[in-house]
Amino acid sequence: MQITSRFTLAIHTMLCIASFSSSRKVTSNFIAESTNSNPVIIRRLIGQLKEAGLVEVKPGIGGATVAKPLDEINLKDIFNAVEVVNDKMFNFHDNPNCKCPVGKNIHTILDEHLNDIEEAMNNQMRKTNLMMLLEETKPYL
Amino acid sequence: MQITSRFTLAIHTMLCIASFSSSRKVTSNFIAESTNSNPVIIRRLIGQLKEAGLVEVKPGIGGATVAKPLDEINLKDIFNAVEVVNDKMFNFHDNPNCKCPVGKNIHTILDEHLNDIEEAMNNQMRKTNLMMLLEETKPYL
DNA sequence: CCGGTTGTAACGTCAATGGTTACAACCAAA
DNA sequence: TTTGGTTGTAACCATTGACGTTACAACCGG
Repeated sequence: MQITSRFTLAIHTMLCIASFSSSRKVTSNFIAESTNSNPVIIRRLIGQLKEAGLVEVKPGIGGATVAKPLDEINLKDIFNAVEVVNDKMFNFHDNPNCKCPVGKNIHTILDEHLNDIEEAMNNQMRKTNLMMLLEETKPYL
Repeated sequence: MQITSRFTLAIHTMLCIASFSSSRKVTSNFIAESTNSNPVIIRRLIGQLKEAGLVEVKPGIGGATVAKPLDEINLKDIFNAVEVVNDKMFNFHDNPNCKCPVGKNIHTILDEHLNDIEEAMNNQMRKTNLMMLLEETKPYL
């Protein structure tokens, strides 16, 4: 099991926009070069980030900017924007046998525990925001 | 992003073995029926659980049993056994541009935070063991 | 009007998952 | 010793999703 590279790619993208949008026009091409990716990939990604209200894009002229204060954008926001978690993160096998006492109740019993796991992950994600990451980048600039 | 159904399938399998192995022979066929899956899928799964030291299987005669006290097997143990997490859970995009200050340091900066997220998830998984799950099943038996 | 950019559709490739059939190896019981 | 039920695996196949690429209409400032 692996979580898509789209997540780290999106964080990287947000950091690029946050770092450079004040001094230059940040285009999908520019970000694609920094991330060693493809302009179209980045545009699709930015499309998702835009829809989540995290960035703003100028069509035509080009260039993206961050749409919120950096300390109000955390990793969970980015995760939500770009990773499609279809309802729940944990997948269930379909139609367990109702005649088996375990199969009959597995869903009821596990759901709570799986939610707890998901929630633990979410809480930890919320603890890191873009402001913090940018601060950590500064020593290297 | 979804975590494979193999995880919940493995938990279901472990619960079946724990519940029934004292009263009947628990074969891959039996579990496949309870989980609405396929005997071969179950055998491969049990192979992984066996390798992790969680179950024992009698070849030839057939039937699986739990290899450890139930309160010493937690969800993280099962997760480790069946979900192949290739090094880290979070995938990085390859070769970010070294000439970009963000691209150059993204890995260093993010790694710690991503590890924290993974660890939060792992810790929560360790809090639930098979004994607890089995207790929760009992009211329904 | 032109050049650079975004948004998106339409493909292609690749890997992983889940499923299935088939069969050798194994072992207990008849 | 044979038989029957079982495990362990190999060999496929179908489906899905991620990622990449080309192509092109729509957009907008100079």
